Amino acid sequence: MVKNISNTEKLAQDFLKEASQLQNNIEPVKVLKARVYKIGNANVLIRAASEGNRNYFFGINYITVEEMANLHNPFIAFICGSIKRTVIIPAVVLFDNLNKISHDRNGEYKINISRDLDLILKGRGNRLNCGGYINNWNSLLLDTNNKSKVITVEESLHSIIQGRLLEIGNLRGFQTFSPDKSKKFNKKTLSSIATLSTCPELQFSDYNLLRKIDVLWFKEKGSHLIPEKAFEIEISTGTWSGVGRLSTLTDYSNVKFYIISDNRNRFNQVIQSFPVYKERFKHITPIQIGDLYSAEKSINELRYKIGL
DNA sequence: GATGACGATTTTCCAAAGAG
DNA sequence: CTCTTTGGAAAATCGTCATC
Repeated sequence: MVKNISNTEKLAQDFLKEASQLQNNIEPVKVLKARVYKIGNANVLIRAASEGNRNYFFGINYITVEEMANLHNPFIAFICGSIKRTVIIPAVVLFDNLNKISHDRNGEYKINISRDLDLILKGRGNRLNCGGYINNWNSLLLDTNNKSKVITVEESLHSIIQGRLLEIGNLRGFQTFSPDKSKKFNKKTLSSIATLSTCPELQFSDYNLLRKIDVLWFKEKGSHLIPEKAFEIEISTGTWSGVGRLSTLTDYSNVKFYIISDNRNRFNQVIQSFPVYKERFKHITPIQIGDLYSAEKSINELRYKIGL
């Protein structure tokens, strides 16, 4: 049986072959849904468009671009018909130009690259000059973020989910808190996204545990802050140390505990050790958080646009 | 066999050029 | 000057493949 390989899939394979000439440390990034590879210290999303008598077209979701832009040393490789015509653009550059690119109501951005390999932006004749990014293979080898410690995709995804949960909470009118103040999401620190700079002390919970919970939502009641939702994020390789922290909120019976994890089996396993509170835990996947974040943001935008 | 990611095509929109 | 044509850009919709 010969497996039928699509043209674009073949181009993506060509890309990996070419990349392996440069750098033999290549592996797929599994925790993300998109086709992302770790090439040396760079994280690269590979997309391909087949040759035709027109612009090169790529559909790409907002969530995907945002996730890429928040990784360590991220790039997006747009293969335009041939491996010799590849635009290797820093993900952050694309992310910063997203507001000049149209999208559908599902948040899917329409990436058009012209025949002379410039990124087409909104407005007549408006282009982002990509001359410097064409076949820019060497940029994958340079670690622009020249710090000794490399942030893993898992760590980045943890911060991304924290940032998204904080923003969703803010949009819904909650007071929000996260202990990881210096971590970043979309270039902003988590502490600047959260509305609370210090974790409120609660009468019936252990403050040392409470203030370490990944994300907390509170409701204002008079001068008091009432806990509403508590989130712990456990990406595959994590140690699941956070789950126990949530039980410090046991006495607040209205608070629901959410575990964001891509491993439902592990969740079921771990949760067995908390038989009494089992029904207070809910499992949510990182992809669901992305969908929710995207939807809440777009309805907020729509409300603003319509003025209702 | 339902769903979502990835690509591609079709339709709509709009402003500049052309005709009268 | 006004109405029509037209080509390219933007928006909307469609198709397919992999995955669960």
